[in-house]
Order: sequence, then structure tokens, then C-alpha cells
Amino acid sequence: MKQTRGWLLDVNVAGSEAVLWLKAEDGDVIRLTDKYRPSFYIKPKDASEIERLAAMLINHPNVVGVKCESKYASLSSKKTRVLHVHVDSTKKYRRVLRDMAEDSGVEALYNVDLLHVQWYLFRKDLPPTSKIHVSYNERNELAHLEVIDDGLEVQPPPFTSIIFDIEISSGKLTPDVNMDPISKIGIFDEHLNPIKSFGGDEKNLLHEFSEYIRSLNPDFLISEGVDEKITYVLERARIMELNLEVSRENVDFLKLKKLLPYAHRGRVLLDLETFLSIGIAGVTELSRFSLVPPGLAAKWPAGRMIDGRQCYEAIKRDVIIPQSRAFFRFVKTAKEVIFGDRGGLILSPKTGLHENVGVLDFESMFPHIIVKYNVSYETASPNRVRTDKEGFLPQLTRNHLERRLYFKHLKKKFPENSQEWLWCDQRQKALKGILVCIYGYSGCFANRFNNVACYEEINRIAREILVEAMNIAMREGFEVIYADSDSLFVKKEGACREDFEDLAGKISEKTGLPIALDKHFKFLVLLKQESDPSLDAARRYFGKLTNGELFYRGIELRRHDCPTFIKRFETRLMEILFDAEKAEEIWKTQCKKAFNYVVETCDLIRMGKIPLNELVISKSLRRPVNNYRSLFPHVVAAKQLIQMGKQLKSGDTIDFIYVNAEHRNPFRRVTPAEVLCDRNQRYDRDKYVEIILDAAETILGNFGFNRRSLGFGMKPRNFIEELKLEIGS
DNA sequence: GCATCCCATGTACCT
DNA sequence: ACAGGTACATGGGATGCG
Repeated sequence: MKQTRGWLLDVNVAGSEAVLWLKAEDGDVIRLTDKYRPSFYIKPKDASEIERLAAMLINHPNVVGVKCESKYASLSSKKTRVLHVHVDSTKKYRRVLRDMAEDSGVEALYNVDLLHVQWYLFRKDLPPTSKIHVSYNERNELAHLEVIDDGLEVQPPPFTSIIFDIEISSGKLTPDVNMDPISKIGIFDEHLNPIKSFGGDEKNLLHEFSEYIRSLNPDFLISEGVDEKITYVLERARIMELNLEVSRENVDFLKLKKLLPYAHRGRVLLDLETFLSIGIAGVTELSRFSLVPPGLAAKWPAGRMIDGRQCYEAIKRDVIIPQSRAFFRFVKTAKEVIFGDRGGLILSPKTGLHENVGVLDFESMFPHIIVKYNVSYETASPNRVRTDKEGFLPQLTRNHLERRLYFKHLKKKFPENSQEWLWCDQRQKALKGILVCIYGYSGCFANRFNNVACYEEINRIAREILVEAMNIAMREGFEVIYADSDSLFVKKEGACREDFEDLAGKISEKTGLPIALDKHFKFLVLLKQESDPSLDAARRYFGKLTNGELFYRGIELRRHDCPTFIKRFETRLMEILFDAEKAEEIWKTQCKKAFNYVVETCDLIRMGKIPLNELVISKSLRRPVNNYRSLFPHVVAAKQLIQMGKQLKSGDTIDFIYVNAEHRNPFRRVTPAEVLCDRNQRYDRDKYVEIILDAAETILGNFGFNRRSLGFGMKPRNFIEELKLEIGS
């Protein structure tokens, strides 16, 4: 019997076996196997059916065991008698389920709609990436496994990784794997500096890449769109009849019907984007939270991971897992919808220019409410929350809230941007994403435990607390100019930083929830709605902080689809506007300067001086191109690309510019950016002037700038001259 | 034939 | 399929006007 300590890198289940990949302390990677038998529960329609069902199941060729047990069939009901059915292999699992679902004596099936690997990890109480101590026999069959608590470690497990990218030589917009060879594979360090590249003859470079993987033996393979990249590499290797060293298993992938995930067993694929935002440390957090292997945890949506955790917690409480019904179960009248739940509270902003504004943010408000008030699926009913026993949701929220705050505060003890600082930040960021979604998911229709009263109760308390905070602020002589869910915008003549901090302290003391000064604005503009200036817009504002930085939310600049030229323009416009000591200066001198800058910029556009690449609008295609009902610009651009032979799928980014926005043929309005370079293309000057004026109105609308009253858009050319005269005088 | 209004559609942002 | 709510741009039909 051998013993080893290390970290669980990855797990998968196949047939009646679980495969565990262990990264040992000495750096070796060990493949272990363990027995796994799938199982599920049956709740009979009537207790008298139990014996008949049990007798029938015992004779089923794929059933290896049937036991009568007592379980909770929901979070709040009493225990009931259910049948626990063990199946011989994952291969026959669905078939047994189908057979049972058809039986008239069966009321419902439980523990059926998670992955086998999740059930395996639940049974072992084994979050992947955990530090473990294992003993195993000479055939590497697991005999004993013990989780070692390393929960407060800042450093992630010593998993290694490589970042790579491939270049394909192709005359087409989308390369054809059967025709187009890989011309180069580059390897990069964690700051994306190139450290190595393989080029030349394709067969040779693939072989070198394979040797490189063999020698470095990385645990994670990281690339932008990693699944597609790896698949391309493998398909090319298959064409060259080259067996690549991507997997740590001896798979002959030349014979595989489906490449992923079989061709990379033993190594974890990770998208570059995820790696850059939360790192291996953050992925570790997600994986341990959800008890889902790291490769899946890194790409699953938050709701699915929260579901995973909830199911795990439920199992620990002797609850069996109902199937996710994923459709609306409650009928509500319109009146109930309107008056029952109004979501978070938004106090309409006092629009316009403000000076000396403090923004106070509650720290993790919704998680704190769930924990403090014990709001949970089983504790909340309309008008009442039970507090006799810690709820299901509060417990799992508390553990991970504490964990996030631990790393968030520990981070400050390390020098900024040091390795430890970064690990803390990655961990807390990953947990933050989960925590925000726990609140949202509690009211989600797809949540199998969902109870509308729970979500509404969280919102009710949040509103109450925000109102209380507003009242405290007003009592202290502050004016509340805007509030949204968990943040409060307040101002007071002559208030300094400490005054805002004192207010935060008082609110914190009264409400029992942590709140702190998050931003201190020298100038702040809260916006009206673009579509209807008679309404104030929530979540749209911009300003200059006391440290001199610009800060903004919701405006064009924040949006990824906004052309870089517009972004630069809008930034510059704000800089000009706020280059002042007092608000009067803004009104007296800076407005005119800003107006002038708008006019100059419009002139530049009209003279055709803007490089095309700065005018590119970048939108993502959220569905297959043929599913669109309207011909939006990005859809038309996508259709053009498809005509030119590019393959597009939902999730792809479409870059285009306006070339003739008003053309009656939608296909003449825009051109995809990819075909601009070799054409002497002109951009639609009027359209881009319009876009600039939109941005200008966002920033300067409050200061009297309005294209209509100034005549823009009617006689643009002449009017610019007039405006110049007007401003000049 | 056009300007204008209004709604549906779709994307991205915010918390 | 799998956090919800909000703001905005766009297309395209309906409507009004000369």
C-alpha cells in the first residue's frame, strides 16, 4: 500500500469508475481510480407501492441494489419513505431512469439531474483542488482518502500551466481544418510576453509542441478559446497521423470519435480570459465552492455552480434533490407582481452638477442580509421569516462571505501587486461573483429550491435598510442626491472626507451592516434619461474624484461596443469640462471650451480625417445569425462575413463600421471591419457626427448643449461656422 | 415620399 | 437554460402631412 499527499487536480467518471488526478507534493502526477456506482431515489405515489417497486427493481438487469430509506423530499417537508436504487454503470443509468419514469406507481425521481462526477465528489465530501492524503494499492486503486484543511492558504496549489496560441495560414476568413495548416504555435508567460515559438514545417512544429508539453508537463493548458484551439491542433495532428502528448493518459486519440474532453484527460483546459481575471487561485475557489472539477467550474455559469453547492448542502441535511423543473410554477396577478416585489430600491437621482459628493457603499449588502436575517428558501414565507434554526441559504452564504472578506482584508497586508496580493485579489474576486449571484439566483425561475418569498424578503429588508441609511444621512445634515440598492450618494456644504467617514460609521452602527466611503467626488453629474429628458436616469453618471481621476458609470465610454474614437473624445470632453476648481468655473469657462472641442471634432470627422480602425463598432453575436428577426447593423455585417465564407456562431464578436447608415438596403449600411483594409473605404461622416453629438449630449446636455436648439443635424455645415462665431464672441 | 411616433428586439451595463 | 433589473440603439410598421 502506497501513501501520498498532494492536491486533487481533476476528476472524471466513466462507466463504473472514477478517475482522480493527483498533483503530489513532489510534483509527480498520479492517476488513481476508485469505484463509482450511480444511484437515484424514487418517491412512490403511495406507500403501498414501495414493495412492488422494490421487487420489480431487484429484477432489473442493471440494478445492483435497492434500499428503503427515510429522507426529506424537500427543504421544509417531513421525512418520507423512499427507495434508493443503485445502478451498475453510468452507461445504463439513463435507461433505468427511463424505465422507472414510465411506472405509474412512481411519483417522482430524485438525485437524477447532476453529473456523475458531482455525485461522486458529494459522497466523498471532496471539493476538487483540495489538499488530500491518499493511500492506494499497486494498481493505483484508491484505498483511503482524507481531505487536509488548507483553507486559509493564500498560495494556490502548485499546479503548473502553459499559455499558448496558434497561427493558421489560411486564405479564408474561417480556416478549414482539413486544408489549412498550423504555421506557428507561440508560448507566453503570465504577462503574455512571448517566451517560445514553434514554426516551420507543420508536422515538425506539432511534434515540437508535443515534446514541449511532455517536458514541462503542465497541469493547465491556457489559451484564448482554448477548446477550439486544442481541437484544431489535435485535428491537424490526426491528419498528419501524429499522436500528440496532450493527454496524460495513453489514449490513441487518432481513434477517438469525440476529441474533447477525452483527448486531454489529466490536464485541465482553461480560457485565457478566465485566467487573466481570476487566475488559478480564483478557479480553485470556484471549484471548491461548487464541488465541480476546475475545468468545468471555470466555464459554468454562476447559477449552475450555486445549484451544485446547494445540492451538496441539501444532501448533507438528508434532503434528496428534486429535478429542476425550470419553468414558472406560480401564477400571479398583475397587481401582485407590481406591489409584491419591487426589487431593490432606487431613489431617483437629483440630476445635474453636484460638488463634493460622497458615495457610501454597503459592503456585500445582500449576502449580509441573508445571513443576519436568516432569509432562506425554507425559512421565508410571506410576512414571516423563521429564525429558530440557521437556514440553508444563510449557512452556505455565511461561510463564503466570511471567506471572501478574509481574503479581501488580508490582501491589504501585502504590497500592492505582489504575488500574495494578487492571489488574495483573485480569490476574493471569484467569491464576490458567486455571492452576488446567490442573491439573484434565490429569485431565479430555474432554481430548483426557489421560493419567491425568500427573494422578496431579501429585497424588502434591503429597501428598509437603505431608507434607514437615508434618514440617518438627512438627520446628520447631508442631502441624499441618489441611492441605488446598496449605495448612497450624499453631499453637504464644506464636508470633508472624515465627515463622510463618520456618517458611514453611524449608519453601520445603526443598521448593523458594514458600509464605507467608496468614492469622494469633487464634481459629479447625474444624468437624465437619453430617450426622455423629463425622466431621471438611474445608473448613469460621471464625475471627477478628489484625487483627480475621472469616474463614470453607464455612459458610452463604459460600453465595449463603443468605437475608440468616441471613447477618446468623451474622455477628453470630461477632462476639459472638469478642469476647474469650482463649479462656477465649469459654467463660466469650461463649458465653452468643451463646446468648441465638440465642434472641432465634428469638423475632423466631416473632413474624413479619422482612421477607420478608430471607428469600428464591436458587438457580440448572441445567437445564430439566422435566428434574428431584425436586420441590426451587426447582424447585417455578420451576414456579409458569412457570404464571404466566414463561419460564425453565437458568442462571436462582429466588428463593423457605418459606411452609409441611411441606405435603404441594409446591406449597404455597414461593412465588416475585416474587409476594410484592402478597400479604399470611406466612413459615413454624418452618422459618426451623430454618434459624437450623442456622446456630447451625454456629457454637456446638462450644461445647455443640445444639437436641436443649436440647429445641429439640420444644416450641419453652416451651423458649425455659426456656432464657432457664437462661442468665440 | 417624407417625417415622426411607437413598439419589439437585442446588447451591454449595473448591482 | 440555469443571477435579475435597467438603459439605450436600432429596425420597421403605423400614422400623419403635403
